Amino acid sequence: MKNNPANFYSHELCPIRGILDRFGDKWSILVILLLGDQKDPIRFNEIMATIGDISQKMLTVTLRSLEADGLVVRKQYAEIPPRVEYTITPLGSSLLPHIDGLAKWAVKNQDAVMKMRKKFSTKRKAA
Amino acid sequence: MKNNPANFYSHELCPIRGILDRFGDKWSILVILLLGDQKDPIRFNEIMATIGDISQKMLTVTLRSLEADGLVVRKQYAEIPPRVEYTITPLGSSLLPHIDGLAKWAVKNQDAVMKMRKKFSTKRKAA
DNA sequence: CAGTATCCCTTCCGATACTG
DNA sequence: CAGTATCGGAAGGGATACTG
Repeated sequence: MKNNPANFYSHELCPIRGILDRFGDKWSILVILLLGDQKDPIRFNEIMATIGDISQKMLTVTLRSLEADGLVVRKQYAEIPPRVEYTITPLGSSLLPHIDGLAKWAVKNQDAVMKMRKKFSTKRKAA
Repeated sequence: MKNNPANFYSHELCPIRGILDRFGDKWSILVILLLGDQKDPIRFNEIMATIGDISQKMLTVTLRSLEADGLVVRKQYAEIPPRVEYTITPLGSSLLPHIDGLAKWAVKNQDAVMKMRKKFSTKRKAA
């Protein structure tokens, strides 16, 4: 990201926003990480159960948007009861190391961040 | 992120959410990238001008939360008119490569994603 | 210059009920 | 089982006016 032309960040030029805004919701990153961890396709209800506190609605919405971006494949079987399986795509996998890096950073630095937050809030109260 | 104990993603255990939720807003990632690119401290209004379409309110809020997390330092000079300068911290810098990776991914794959989105939306209308 | 404070609209998202 | 539809509260965030 170094050495950009004059204003990389501006509204008109920024190539990042349209893509990354998509991950700025509550669940996308988590779902991608989870799908990236699977060696086999995983079913809708399995994902729900694994995350635990995601609503059916939000899981549907999240998976649809990931599917629309080409990060996830949805495969539906004509059975009764229905079975739907989700898999990460190569494009999704190529994203994985980066959010994995983010996640690892979060794990490694969570204590530091929490400490800073606490310190900051007490300092603010004093002022 | 491989080889986690049974349920890394669940509500109670996930160490990621409390940290990464913070970057799930509209501006944090962009501001960190921008600050990471500076070799000198940068002033409030410079940041505003560089981004272009961020409101004063949201820039303040964003910088405060980054400061609270220890990712950014705010230095205020007792002058009139006031001068306030922002710098990224070592902790913030340690995060930089990861969101830089994300940003680079976004740049590289934006065409692919856009194409997938278009394809998906037409396919959906057909159904 | 670098903020606060307020208003208000929009989007997010959970809860619930219903369906092929 | 894997959704869809609808409602309503909560949070996000822009516009504007004001201030040390």
